[in-house]
Amino acid sequence: MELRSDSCGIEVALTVIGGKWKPLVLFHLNHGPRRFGELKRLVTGISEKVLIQQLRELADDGVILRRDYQTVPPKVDYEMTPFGYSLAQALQPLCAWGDENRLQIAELQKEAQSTAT
Amino acid sequence: MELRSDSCGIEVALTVIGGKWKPLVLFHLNHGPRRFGELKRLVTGISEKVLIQQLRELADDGVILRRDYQTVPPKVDYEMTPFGYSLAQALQPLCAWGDENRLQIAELQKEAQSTAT
DNA sequence: CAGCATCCTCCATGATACTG
DNA sequence: CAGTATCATGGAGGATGCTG
Repeated sequence: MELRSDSCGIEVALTVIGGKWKPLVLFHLNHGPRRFGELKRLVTGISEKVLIQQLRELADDGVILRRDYQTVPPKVDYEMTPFGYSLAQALQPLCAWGDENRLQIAELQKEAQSTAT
Repeated sequence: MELRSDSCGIEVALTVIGGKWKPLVLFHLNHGPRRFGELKRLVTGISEKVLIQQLRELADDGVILRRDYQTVPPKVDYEMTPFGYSLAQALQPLCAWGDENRLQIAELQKEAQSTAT
């Protein structure tokens, strides 16, 4: 996504959390550091490639920290940075909104889908 | 996007505001009702098709209201619903976060891009 | 003016197999 | 265990022309 100087900061935020799985990853890392394998299990349905991809992007954006233990067998874990936590904070209300309206939204989108037929 | 019962409500919210231009549209409608043509001008770069698409989806999700004046020539405008305003409220902190960190994020993503080369 | 129809492009996501 | 490398794909997004 292209960053523009105009308009609302939401777009900026979306360049960071816009990936399909990123909110999930953030959600899980918000509970503490996680190893790669853990995340793979926690974020059910994601492929390894995409998980790595999203983790890299999050790390590049300074939201999470990748720690490589340089051991054999490999051990790597990911942890939120303070910057990441500030993002998580900003995300709280939206998260709450989503939780509150989950059912209604699911309902509406189901209708829209059937109408679209 | 698929709605799942687990995880954070952010995903739910993203099914509503996840479109490439939706935050922009919301941003502009947050200032008051806008006619189709106005939005087309305000959201620079968007094609008519996509604008209509996103407006429809937002309307289907109950976030905005489409009002057709049934006149010739056609006049239609769009307005946020109370539900939409509640979403806008929840979006505020994220918006602020984005604004605060806009420069830093732009910087980081530029680096990542050049590194990727 | 507002919107629909058609066609097309591209990229995020995905599936699979291999490696240090 | 934690990746990389390839190849495939689907659907969001885009360009253009037409209509009531």
